[in-house]
Amino acid sequence: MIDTNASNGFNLYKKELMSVRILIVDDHPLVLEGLKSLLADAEGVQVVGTATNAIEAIAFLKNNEVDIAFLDINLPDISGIDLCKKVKEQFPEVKTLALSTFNERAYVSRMIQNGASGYLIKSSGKEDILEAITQVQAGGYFMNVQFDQVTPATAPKTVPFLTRREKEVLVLIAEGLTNPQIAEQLFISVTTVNSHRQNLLIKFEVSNTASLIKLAAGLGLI
Amino acid sequence: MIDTNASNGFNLYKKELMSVRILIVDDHPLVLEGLKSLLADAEGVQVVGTATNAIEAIAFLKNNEVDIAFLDINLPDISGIDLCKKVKEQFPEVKTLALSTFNERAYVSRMIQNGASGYLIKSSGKEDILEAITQVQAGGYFMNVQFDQVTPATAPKTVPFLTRREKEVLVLIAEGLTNPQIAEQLFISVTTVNSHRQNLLIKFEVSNTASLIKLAAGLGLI
DNA sequence: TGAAAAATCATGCTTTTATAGGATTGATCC
DNA sequence: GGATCAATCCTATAAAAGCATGATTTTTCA
Repeated sequence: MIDTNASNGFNLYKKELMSVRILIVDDHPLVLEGLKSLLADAEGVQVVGTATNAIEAIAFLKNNEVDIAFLDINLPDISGIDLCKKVKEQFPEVKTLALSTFNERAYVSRMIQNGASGYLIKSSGKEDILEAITQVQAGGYFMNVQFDQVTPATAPKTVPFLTRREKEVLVLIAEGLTNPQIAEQLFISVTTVNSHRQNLLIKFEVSNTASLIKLAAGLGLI
Repeated sequence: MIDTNASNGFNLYKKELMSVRILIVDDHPLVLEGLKSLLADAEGVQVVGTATNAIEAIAFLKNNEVDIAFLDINLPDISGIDLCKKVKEQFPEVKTLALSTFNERAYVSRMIQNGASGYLIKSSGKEDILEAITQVQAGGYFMNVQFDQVTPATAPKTVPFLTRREKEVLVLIAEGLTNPQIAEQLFISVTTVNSHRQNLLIKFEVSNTASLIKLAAGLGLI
């Protein structure tokens, strides 16, 4: 359900002129509530809407003016990473700020690659969040990740870019299908499946299925 | 049952007599803030403390009286599942309520097994949360999971009980080691490693490594 | 419209897993 | 003190995955 404080092209609430209009996209009401609560008493900041999935988020952006969209990395329908890309394509003037549980280099680079202006881990404090808004609104970038909890040795430097087919194969592998079964499912030959599989191993910089699935699971790809 | 509202002879904070004293353990300030905010205006409920990891949580419980502890499943140091067990061992009078992002049968049964009185998914609304507190404080159980997003066909009914050796092998498999490499690492024969591996497949009710790792990753085992 | 990327398929070989069917030694628990 | 379970080891075979080295055909897009 979309929470519309502002809707239909014009803004009903002009209590704070010049305030930064913020849309929060997260499927956890607690996080929504927490952010709203933290931003409620902040000067020059106004949460104009919230959404719990990508569809709602896009719908809201179509009908409302938003300066900064906070995007959760893990959403029920599509990943925040993909949503970020969509948002920047359809609403290039909207700045995006990634919200994530994880402090991982891989996520960050991928989000930035997709046009995000910043990256906030959910364990950020109020100061960080306000600082991020200020920076981003001013056209800058913000990220407070430290990468202290070093990414495991098996982790790739970035989230590999996967093709449509590779994603499909990856999902089917994770579901426990063997190459012959995947081939049957996708109406392609076993050797083709195997090619995609090898490409996945190369892109993830691993040497077997176990590592592949572990990484992909950790990245929320499956 | 200990009457915790009247213990120690006197109560330092009598602002709200009979109020349920709550400790929230979650490593995300946003979630903490969200919950506090949601509970702030609720009658008969008082958030007496928050902790962002298991150590802090245990320390707080040693020095304070708490009726219900909200435990996040994913904590930085140990898993909420293990923390739940510890809490029930050391402070049996404290009721625990699991907080999780996931709507998974496996987590629930594991938490209940470890003494939790309830299970709340983070996408719960205010009503659910208050209802949970009421139920649990009255000595009952609460859980609002629906398992609607049906657990994948490959999911086991419960988190399988793994032996020490099986856990070790599982972790090494996930790290990408092959049977010969694991054997070398653990100073046992390849056939033994293979036995443990087969037992893992049987316990998780899967037929290959990919499914195994996906499940184990989803359950936070690796 | 041409280059680049993706998807398709192939052969041959090696290594690893999966599956089946065992057996033996300790430890733990009623 | 017998039962149970964990951990160890074994043989043997089939299936699958991993690795190398290709090639052809679509698609995409600048």
